Amino acid sequence: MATPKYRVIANDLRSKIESGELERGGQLPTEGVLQKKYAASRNTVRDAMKWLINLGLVQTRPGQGTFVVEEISPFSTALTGIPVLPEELEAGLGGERDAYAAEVSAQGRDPDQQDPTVEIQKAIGVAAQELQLVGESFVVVRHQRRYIDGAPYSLQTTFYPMHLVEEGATALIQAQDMPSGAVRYLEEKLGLKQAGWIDRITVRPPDQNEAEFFGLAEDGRIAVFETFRTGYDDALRPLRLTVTVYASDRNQFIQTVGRVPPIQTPDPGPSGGAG
Amino acid sequence: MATPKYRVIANDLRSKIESGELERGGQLPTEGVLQKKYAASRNTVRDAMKWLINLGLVQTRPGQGTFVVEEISPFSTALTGIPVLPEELEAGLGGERDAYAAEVSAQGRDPDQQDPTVEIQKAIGVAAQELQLVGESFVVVRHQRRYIDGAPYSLQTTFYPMHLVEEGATALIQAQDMPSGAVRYLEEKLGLKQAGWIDRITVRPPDQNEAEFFGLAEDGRIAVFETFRTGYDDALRPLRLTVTVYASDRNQFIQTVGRVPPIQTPDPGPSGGAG
DNA sequence: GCAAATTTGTTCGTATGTATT
DNA sequence: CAATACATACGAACAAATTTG
Repeated sequence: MATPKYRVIANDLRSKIESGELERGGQLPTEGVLQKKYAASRNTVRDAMKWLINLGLVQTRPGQGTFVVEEISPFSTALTGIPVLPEELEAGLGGERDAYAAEVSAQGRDPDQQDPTVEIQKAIGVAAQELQLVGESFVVVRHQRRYIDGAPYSLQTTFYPMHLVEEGATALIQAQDMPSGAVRYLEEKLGLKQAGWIDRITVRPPDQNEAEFFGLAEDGRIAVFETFRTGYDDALRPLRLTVTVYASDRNQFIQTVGRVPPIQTPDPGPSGGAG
Repeated sequence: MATPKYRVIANDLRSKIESGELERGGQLPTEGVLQKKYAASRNTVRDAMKWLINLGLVQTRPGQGTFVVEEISPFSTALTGIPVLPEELEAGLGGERDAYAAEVSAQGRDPDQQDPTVEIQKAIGVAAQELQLVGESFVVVRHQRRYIDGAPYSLQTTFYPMHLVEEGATALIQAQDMPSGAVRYLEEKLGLKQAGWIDRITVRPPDQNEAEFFGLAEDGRIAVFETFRTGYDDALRPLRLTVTVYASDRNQFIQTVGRVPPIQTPDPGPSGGAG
């Protein structure tokens, strides 16, 4: 058998979905109907369904049926202020707190975040690496859950070297929102200005916490964005590491360089094909 | 039954993988062994395996067995030159051709790309939208496949408004590499300087072409990054749209703002948890 | 509100095909 | 060639979720 039967069925349905013969949000024939149509057993039809589910083309609802997935209008997150000007850099831009609320509001949505949880941990993994901590070092870890219009938006974790607290930035270990942003606080308190930062964007499957928070299918089908932002002071010493996780099916990142027209919330649509 | 048996099996194996009891690259017990161990039928054991495959934790090799997946060291692609300085913007930076070769070489790897294929198409979808073309407009479409160390790296498609060709930029419709970059060519030929651009980064399942090119599993388990870069001239008119697709399991994006230390190829490692 | 019908989810058994050792 | 291990395919039964009557 050249191509397995379940793949033949899946490919046939796939082309009907992509051609529009089966509408977005529309229902597929039930398993029973497909069995007769393709002269296949129920298990084989179900294997075809699983394939389409993995491709992100359909979803099943027990007791109801199988449906073509609807398009999600993604939320746009700016990697940098729009646009990045030297004056802004001078001002020590790069705090996520203000940027978040401003950006969400600008897109006509309602930002919300809970009070952070704060822990002190031994520095390990990326935190130790990015903050250049060696030996027995400790970090202040601030977690925060963010919502937009009441729906989960991001999980953010920021790591600060513990020595910042010892040097006087004691608010870092208090489980309270920092309305003006931690970056600004560090500048006011310790005179540490964030001179720049490095962003790293990756994609990976969600862990169980993340799947639950974002309401993603537990099977890890939908990946999450993970961004790492390491901020540096004037002496190019790392100030903080912020790790933010977003669901990849409803978010996109925007960034501008130089002079550009005003940004309008974009509609993804068909790409026209890079293949 | 609270949790299905296949999920119980999968969760048990998952914890053994995440705890390190089962090593990276190591082999899992065969289906037959797992049947006896969990007192389950072969199909149920296989359902557990499918779950772990979807989570990206294991892979199966017919005739050999099931193995814990190995970590992939990601390649880093810079969204912007490092760092972005006003002088660079003045120079009309933003051509992908030079940036690609320079960046790959900088990471000690060998860049390679084939001659582009060139088509002329009616402007539809994102191309029409981003290039602000209305009615019956046409675009020059240049496809390019890029490789690093011989391995597939990216699929790039750039759309130029057809009127640029009519105004004299005839090299755009020739299926040849443009060593100095199309952006520079447009400046030399038509005096059109790219004053800035907007990047948009999204993630989605691969289509069949992409899965084949990147050697991804056909089941769409591994997503692809899709970046949209729209370049604008001095008058803020769109010059071009470049759509680039990368495999998400072996690539990450880096971007710097302000003053930062020299970038070293980062090792992702465990995040320390944003959950 | 309840019962029946419909639809997908889980589990077992079995047989045969294909890839690798 | 034989043994091993995963892949495909069929049939059957019961469970769980949802809609319908």
